[in-house]
Amino acid sequence: MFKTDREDRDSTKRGDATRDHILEVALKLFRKRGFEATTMRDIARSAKISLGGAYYYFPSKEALVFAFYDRVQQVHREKVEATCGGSGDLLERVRAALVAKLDVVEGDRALLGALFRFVGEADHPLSVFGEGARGQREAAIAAFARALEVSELPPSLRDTAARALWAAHLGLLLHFIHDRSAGQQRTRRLAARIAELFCTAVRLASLPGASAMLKPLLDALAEAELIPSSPASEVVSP
Amino acid sequence: MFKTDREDRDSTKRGDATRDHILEVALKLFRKRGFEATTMRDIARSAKISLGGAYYYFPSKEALVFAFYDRVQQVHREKVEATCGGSGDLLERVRAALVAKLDVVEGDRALLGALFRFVGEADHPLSVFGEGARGQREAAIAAFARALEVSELPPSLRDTAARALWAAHLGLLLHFIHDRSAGQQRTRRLAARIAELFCTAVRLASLPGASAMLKPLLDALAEAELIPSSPASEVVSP
DNA sequence: GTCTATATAGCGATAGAC
DNA sequence: GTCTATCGCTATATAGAC
Repeated sequence: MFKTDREDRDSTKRGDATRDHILEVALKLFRKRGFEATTMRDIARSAKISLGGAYYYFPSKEALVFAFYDRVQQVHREKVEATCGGSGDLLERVRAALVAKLDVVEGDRALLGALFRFVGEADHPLSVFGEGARGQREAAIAAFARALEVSELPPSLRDTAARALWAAHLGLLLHFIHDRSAGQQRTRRLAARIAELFCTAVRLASLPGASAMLKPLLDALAEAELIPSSPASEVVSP
Repeated sequence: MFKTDREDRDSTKRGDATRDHILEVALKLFRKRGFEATTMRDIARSAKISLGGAYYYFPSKEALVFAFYDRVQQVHREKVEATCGGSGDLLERVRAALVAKLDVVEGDRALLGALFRFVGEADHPLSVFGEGARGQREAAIAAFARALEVSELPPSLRDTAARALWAAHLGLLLHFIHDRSAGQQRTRRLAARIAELFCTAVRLASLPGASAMLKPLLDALAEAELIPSSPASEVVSP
């Protein structure tokens, strides 16, 4: 009993450590030589592990990037949590949430590209919009929902708003990747603008008087069912 | 002289025919088995050409998809031209332009995914946002600009508006790819909503009175310099 | 369960002969 | 312009050590 327990814990620990080690080494190589130029053989060699061993932990090269994004997500959530404790102002919180994401991935812009590789392939397990990435997606959305907790929006709209903000943040990341301005200042300014625009929309949506003008926007968001949290019930026709 | 000319013309014609034939065969295979599952060897075999021969005409598998999109673009432009002749109503024209794109790519949703494969890789020649795809990108934007010719926007804003509409249309295409509703009716309704939303924004932007509210939107668009038409002058810092 | 070692399939892409 | 031959790669499979 004791033995088994300890063995389990030890082996689990050892497994986790190896996994972490492979990820660490892979990220180092990705940063140094880029994602494309780094091969699984390079990673295995640098991590002093066999090729099969690397694939034992990460079924594909892109899976490493998604593991990296898990870390990004965690750090981002912590940053959002910190700023949300400090401010009750919606604009400030939204802006901080967006900028925080940029801060976290700064220096890994080349890696981000791999995150979007399967964005257009509906059934791929690593598609940002797909079923396989639901967990990560919902976690990322939840971070933005946290920032929206001080908004006057009704709960139903709040969820939609968080998803819209998440979608906008994807666009922001794409802009970040392609941004060649010094320090990506352009994207940072854009983040501030998006936050302002978003808050304007939220304010208008809260005011029943001006809601007529916002109707198309709300309809569009409802129509899109922006990345529904539960699997779609409808299926493609036979 | 005559001989050379004729030889040139013949070989060019033959070359074009071969190219067309390869593309035709490739699209047929892509539609039947999907982009991923279809190999360049399959394509070469089906087209009765060697593997190297296929690569002589198309430097990569994705290049075939971009050649396909060239056709899409051309048909789309014609459709937009046709509806623009018929209607002077902005909303109608924008809606028609968006829906026309969906109509053109309907049935090739699986192919569209490959179009987004390098969306996150800044320097890749086949990135939708990159330098290599500028020609195709500008052509696609021009089609939307055509629909906006009846708007009351000042010329500077009109270009920005066309680019914004193009960007929105990219999102629409992504939604289209992932849309599992019957006949992708959801995406079609979304297209209508986007058109309404867009026209509302245009109307507000034209009214100097309400422009204060639209300020963040305009600033955001200017800030993004949504896919500038000329190469960026700024370069990454050393 | 963790990991090595090795072999293999099949792929995208390229080089160089013709 | 077309071919054959080949490269290096991702990914899988297998058999076994610990």
